[in-house]
Amino acid sequence: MADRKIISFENIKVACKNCSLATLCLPMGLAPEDVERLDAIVKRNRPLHRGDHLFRQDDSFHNLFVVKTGSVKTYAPSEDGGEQVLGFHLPGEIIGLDAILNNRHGCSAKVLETSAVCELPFDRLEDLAANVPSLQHQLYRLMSKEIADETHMLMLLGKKNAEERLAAFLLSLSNRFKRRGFSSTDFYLSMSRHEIGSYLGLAVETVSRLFTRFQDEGLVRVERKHIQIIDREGLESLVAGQRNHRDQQQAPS
Amino acid sequence: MADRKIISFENIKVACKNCSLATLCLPMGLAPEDVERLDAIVKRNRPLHRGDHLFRQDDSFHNLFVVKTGSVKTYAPSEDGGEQVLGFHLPGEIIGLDAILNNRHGCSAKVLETSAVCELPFDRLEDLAANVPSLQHQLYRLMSKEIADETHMLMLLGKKNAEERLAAFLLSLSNRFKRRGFSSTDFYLSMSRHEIGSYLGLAVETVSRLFTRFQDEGLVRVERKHIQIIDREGLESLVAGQRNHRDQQQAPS
DNA sequence: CGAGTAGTTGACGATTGTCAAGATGGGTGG
DNA sequence: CCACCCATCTTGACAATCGTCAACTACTCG
Repeated sequence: MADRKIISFENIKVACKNCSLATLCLPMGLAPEDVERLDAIVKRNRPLHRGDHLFRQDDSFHNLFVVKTGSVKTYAPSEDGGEQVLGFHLPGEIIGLDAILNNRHGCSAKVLETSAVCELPFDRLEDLAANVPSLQHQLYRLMSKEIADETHMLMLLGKKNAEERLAAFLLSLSNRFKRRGFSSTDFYLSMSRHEIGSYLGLAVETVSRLFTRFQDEGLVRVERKHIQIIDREGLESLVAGQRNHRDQQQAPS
Repeated sequence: MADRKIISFENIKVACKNCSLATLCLPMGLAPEDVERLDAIVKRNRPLHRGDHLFRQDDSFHNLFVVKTGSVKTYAPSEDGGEQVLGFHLPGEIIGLDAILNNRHGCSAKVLETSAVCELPFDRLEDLAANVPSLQHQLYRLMSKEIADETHMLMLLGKKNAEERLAAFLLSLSNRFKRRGFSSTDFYLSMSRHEIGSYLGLAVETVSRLFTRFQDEGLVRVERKHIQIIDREGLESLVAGQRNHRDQQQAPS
C-alpha cells in the first residue's frame, strides 16, 4: 500500500513517454518525437483531493483534462443543489470534450479521491494536431469513442431494467480496471451508492437492494466499497437481458 | 406542395457554397475558397427512399453522411429483429461520427422519408482538415456537439419521467425545425409512435396516451403525424420538471 | 467519543409497462 | 373509384418494477 502510493506520486511527474497509460491515452500510436512535442504542452499539476473541482459548469473552456491516477466524476448540477452524475472517469480517460462547441463547460467535474490529472491547453493541442496527422487522428478517435460510449449508455438507460443496468456498470468498471492493469475481479468503488444511482437513473435504495441481491445470488461479494466479481458470466447473461421482456419489442419500419 | 418538392430536388444538386444549410453544417465559418475544396470531396447522390439504409451496424466505415433534405434515424438492431432507436437526424446533421474509433459502424442508419444525403469520404476530409484549420476546428465542434447532445439525452433518460421526455422531444424538434427555416409550431413527424417510444425509453402506449393528454391539456394539437404546438411555455415548464420530484434528490459529496 | 453521513432494509404506492381489443387511415387491387 | 386489408394508433384494465418514506445500523472523521 505504501509502495503503491510512492509509485503513484512518481507517476505524477513522468512525461507521456514514460507514462504507463500511453497505450490508451493521447500518445497512442504516436512516433517518439511526436510524443515529445505533445509532452511539451502538457501541464502536470500537484495531486488533487477528494471534492476538488477540475472545472464547473459554465466555466470558460481552455483545457482538456486527462486522469492520470485516481478517479473523477462529471455531473450536471441542478438549481436546488442536486446533481445528475454523467460519468465516472478512470486513468487515461479524457474529460472536457463537450466544451469545444461553445468554449464553455456544459458540466462540472470533481475528483472522487486523491487524483493526479494532466491538463492540455486545447488551442495548442489543436495546432499541434494540425501538424501531426497521427495525433489528429487519435483526437478524432478519442472523440468518436466518447460518442460511442455515450450511445452505449443511452441504450442502457433506454431499455434496460435496474438489474441489467447495475450488472453492466460493474462489468464496465471491471473491464476498464483490467485494461489499466488492475484486478478485474477485486476492486474498490470510489463513488457512493447515491452517485451510482444517479448515474444509472435509479434510486439509492434500488442500488443498495441490488447489491445485496447480487451477493445473495452469488454473483459478487460486496463489502461497502469493496467489490469482488464472483460469477462474471452470470453478470454478463444478466446484461444480455435474460430476464428482459421489453427487448422482445419490435420497432417496425 | 408540388413547389416544395421541386425546390427539394434542386437542392440535391447544389454545391455546399449554395446550400441553405451552410450555416449549420460543415462549411460554417469557412472561407469561400475552402468551401470549394470541401465541395470537391463531397459526393451527392440520388435521393433515397423510405426504408433505404445509409449503412448497417458492423459495415466498414468510409464515409460520414450529412442529411440534406428529409430525415434519417439511427438505431441499434437486436438479434430478435427489435430496434433501439438512437437518434433522429434532420437536414444539416452529421451521421457516422461514432464509427471513426474502430473503422466500423456501431449502429444502422435508415431514412424515414424520401431524403437527400451528402457523403463525405472521411480520410479525404481528415486530410483536408489538416490543411484548413477552420475546417479542422469545425469538425471538432461538430463532434463536440454530438457529445453534448448525447449528454443531454442521458439526463433526459436518467431522471425525467415520461411526460417530461415527450415534452422535451417535441421542443427539440420544434427548435431544430425553426433553425432550418421551417415552422416551429406546425410540423409533421416522420417517425412512428413506436420509434418515438423506443427513442425515449417508453412503450408505444405511453407515448400515445401522452399525446392525447397533451392535447386535452391544450399544449398541442395532434392529428396523427401532424403536430401543432399551442402552448410552448406550458411544454417548457413541463420539461423544467414542475411536477418532477426525483429532481429534488441530492447526490451529496 | 460523538455526530453526522452513507448504507441497508421494510412497507407502500405510483408510474409505466403489458396484454388485449378496437378504431383509424393509407395503400392496393379488383 | 371503391372496398378491403393491414399496419398504426388509441384506449382500457391490470400488474410489476421501482421510487418514496421511514426507521435503523454502521462507518468515518473531527
